[in-house]
Amino acid sequence: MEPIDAPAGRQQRRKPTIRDVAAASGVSRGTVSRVINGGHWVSPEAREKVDKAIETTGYYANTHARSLATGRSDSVAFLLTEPQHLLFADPTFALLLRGAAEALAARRKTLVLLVAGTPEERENVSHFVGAGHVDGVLLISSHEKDPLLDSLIAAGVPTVACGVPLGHQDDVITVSIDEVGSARTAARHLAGLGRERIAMIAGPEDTPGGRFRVVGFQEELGERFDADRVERGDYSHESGAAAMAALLARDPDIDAVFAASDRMAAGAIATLRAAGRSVPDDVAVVGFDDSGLAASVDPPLTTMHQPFDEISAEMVRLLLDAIAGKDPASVTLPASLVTRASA
Amino acid sequence: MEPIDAPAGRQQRRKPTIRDVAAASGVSRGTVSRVINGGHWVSPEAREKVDKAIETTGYYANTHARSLATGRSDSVAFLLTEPQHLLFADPTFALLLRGAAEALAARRKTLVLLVAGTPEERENVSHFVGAGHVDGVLLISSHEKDPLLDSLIAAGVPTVACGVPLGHQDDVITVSIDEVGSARTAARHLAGLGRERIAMIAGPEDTPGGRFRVVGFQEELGERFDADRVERGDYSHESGAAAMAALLARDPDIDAVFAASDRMAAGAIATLRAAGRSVPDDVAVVGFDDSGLAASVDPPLTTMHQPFDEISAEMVRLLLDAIAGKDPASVTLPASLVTRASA
DNA sequence: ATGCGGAATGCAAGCGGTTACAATTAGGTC
DNA sequence: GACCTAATTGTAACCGCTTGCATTCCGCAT
Repeated sequence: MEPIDAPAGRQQRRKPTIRDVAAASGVSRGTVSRVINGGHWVSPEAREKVDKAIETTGYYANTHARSLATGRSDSVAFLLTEPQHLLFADPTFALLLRGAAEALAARRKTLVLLVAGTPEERENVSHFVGAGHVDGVLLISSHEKDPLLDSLIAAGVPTVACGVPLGHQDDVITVSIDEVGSARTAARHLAGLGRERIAMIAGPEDTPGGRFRVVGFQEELGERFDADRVERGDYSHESGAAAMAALLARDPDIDAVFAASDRMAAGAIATLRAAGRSVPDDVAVVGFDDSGLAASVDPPLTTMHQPFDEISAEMVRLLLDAIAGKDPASVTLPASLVTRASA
Repeated sequence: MEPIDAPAGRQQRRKPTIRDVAAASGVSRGTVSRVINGGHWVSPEAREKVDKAIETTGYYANTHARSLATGRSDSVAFLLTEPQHLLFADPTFALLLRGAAEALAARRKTLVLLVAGTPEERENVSHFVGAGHVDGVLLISSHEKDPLLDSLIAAGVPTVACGVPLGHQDDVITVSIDEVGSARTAARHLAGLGRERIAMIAGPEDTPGGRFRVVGFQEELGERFDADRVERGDYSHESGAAAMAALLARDPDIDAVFAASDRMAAGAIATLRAAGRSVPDDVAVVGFDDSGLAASVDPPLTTMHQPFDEISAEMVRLLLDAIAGKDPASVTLPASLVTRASA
């Protein structure tokens, strides 16, 4: 029972292989393969015949076979190492993912989503990546000293991280924004508005954003910096609200706040409103990220714009370079102030 | 120059293959393969020897080779068919993605992210999926008559859609919530609060959510339903704000609004606040989705909770069943009201 | 003893490509 | 016309794993 001509509908005819194309164009499989892979060392006539045969047969290369033969997979992992709920609640993650998906699709690479939250997942991911099922990894994690990162490095898997994982400054390629500089910009903006008692809601100390934005903030404020006016959150709305409450309790006369994420800024605004302060009149607020959230908060947030599209595009570019054997240098991108109503 | 014992560091030793395991355990490759795939038809002693050899060699199966031999890929596509900016701005997408990633990882399947926004991307995706590079597709798209869906169906690729794509009720497996019922629940809640002039901000007419939630809303309100108090948005914040403004212009005395997404509800609240109405005192607002946003809006949203975890888990379950050749039936899940401060 | 059925295992033919190498051909050069 | 080079193409050996089939080895009923 030849399935080739099975009654229509049920079993679709066997997919055309490189043999079929070779037969249809009267050349050998080797030549077809050469045409597919750039057409070098192939005569124009042969190339044309093959192209036509590919067209008529509807041939499409089998990636598994190709991967088996070449050792490449033409796919890249987008690896999340935070507990899932944290990352997926963060709008910036979607932005990064979108950019990466776009950039990879343009280069005809496949994006495999990997989540390494639980220890078990980490173990599986480590195996999966170590086994070479992907050519490289886009690492989305900013926390300090990630053992998973260590294992990736040890396994020699090309990796590009987003943000500079603390403790890995030198042994991994990274794409990050100028944390210190952008924090300075935010602080300068607030100071330029004539605000005197400027507070900050920072991120976790074990993340680069949490650490270096405080540094920039302090640098810019100089003498006027007051460590009592710095609280830390975990980038979430609730933590921003809580931090703002703590700040207010300590100094009711605060007239400006720089939050290290838009979500914390939104939380802070909620607390301020509840405390009877108006934004931006009583207290000016600057956020960070310029995620989708920023424009829809009331009042719309003045915030530091992170160029997520560029970040992800750069990550992809560097990763593909690394996979190709080049040794690309890390990249730092600037963030820019977007002025809306909150400050 | 045997690379096997290359100087440490540079070239990591060749990965162990099934041959190495076979050699190490003194059985044939076939037997090793059988052990790996469930261990049927293998004696306990052989199995033990093989297991031990796998352990000591650090063997890990090559998925490409396996896929080539079996014709399966053990991977599934998470396919987005909306223009990217829409989907990635939507917090519900991240929730769905998270659930799918989790459920798939638990079944040891790989999640491949595919975006089919532009015509070119659609073409590529169609090829990619049609070529059998994934075993099935989780389709995230609710718009009417998607030609991509047609091509998937035509190609015979197992597909599970989220929501009931209009015009495809019968030819594709779906997981959806009870749109009509949940809209009724929302409307009933508002009516139960004693509100009399209840408006609705609906979604696009070519999405099931956009169509059937209005149906439920109307059914529940019965006589009191007034078509003039229905506006449509596209689920975004801005569209919600605009719709609310239109509604208010038409009837300033509206005392309740049911929005078909949390984002539109948040937009509506912004408009209401700007118009001097208080929420929920002057106008009660009910949203839809219970996305992360809901709790952080001011006031926190009363909303219809979509069980995203269940939805994605069911999608995965049905898809894997379909891939396994079963013929699973579509599923409809209930949404439940979550009461917070806005209504 | 002989024959039989089933469990366990080995054997080897693919799966669909890539690519090193050999073979063939054409174009010059002396 | 012999000889060399370079361009093109064919050949076939893998890549690592699965699986149908043949084979071997049992225990046990005839």
